[in-house]
Amino acid sequence: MNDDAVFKALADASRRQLLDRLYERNGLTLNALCEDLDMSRQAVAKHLAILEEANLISSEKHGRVKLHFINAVPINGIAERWINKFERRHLNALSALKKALEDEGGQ
Amino acid sequence: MNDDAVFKALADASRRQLLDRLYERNGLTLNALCEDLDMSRQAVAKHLAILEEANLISSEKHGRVKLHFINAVPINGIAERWINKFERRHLNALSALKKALEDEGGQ
DNA sequence: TTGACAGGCAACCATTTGGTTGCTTATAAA
DNA sequence: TTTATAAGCAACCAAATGGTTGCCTGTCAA
Repeated sequence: MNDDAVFKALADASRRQLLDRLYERNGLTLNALCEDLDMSRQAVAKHLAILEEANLISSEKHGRVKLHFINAVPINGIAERWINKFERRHLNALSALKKALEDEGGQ
Repeated sequence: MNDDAVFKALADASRRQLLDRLYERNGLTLNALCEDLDMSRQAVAKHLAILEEANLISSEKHGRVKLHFINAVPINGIAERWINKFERRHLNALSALKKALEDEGGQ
């Protein structure tokens, strides 16, 4: 729940791109994430480490491959605690609705 | 509307703190923003320049003082375009409600 | 009109960041 | 049991970042 790490992790376009890739297809390997990324594998690995440190992704090792999964919790946390602040007028109604949707929809 | 500039601007804790100060009291001068910030005036000025570059604040010069105003638009833009992506399940309902509230409440 | 005060400009500095290359380790397949 | 493949480790590098100090400019008030 370290806001600073999350903001710093999101500050880099390459890392946001990695998140995008994982968003559209979750559970990719390091090598898969490298494809057409115009960056060395090691550079990507570093970015992934930063994202994982910020808890924006998690990973599982299966044999010699490592799968990467996006984690929406910190990003939603920031949206909740920080960004929505700037639309306080709507916050109450919005979070009430969200809660209702979550309660109703499960997860 | 440059996402990258906004993310980069938000990546620094001092800058987020400055936005916090402007959020709780808008229209502060540079010197006012410096108070108990344990940083030189010039450092603060640089941060403000970065925030202004990212369109997160605007400023007006009145005589020899310069007033700084927070601008929620880019932050809401990011929340809309990027962050809500990670809660797509709710997006439709949420944005519909937002729109309704805005139409109803005026700006 | 002359201080005092708000802010701007520019040079400089240490550290962090984003990237590289080269080599090693571990697992899967021939 | 080799060999190829996925990933990790470490050293290194240039550029960006966050900060400093010193001095300049412009405006208000005594």
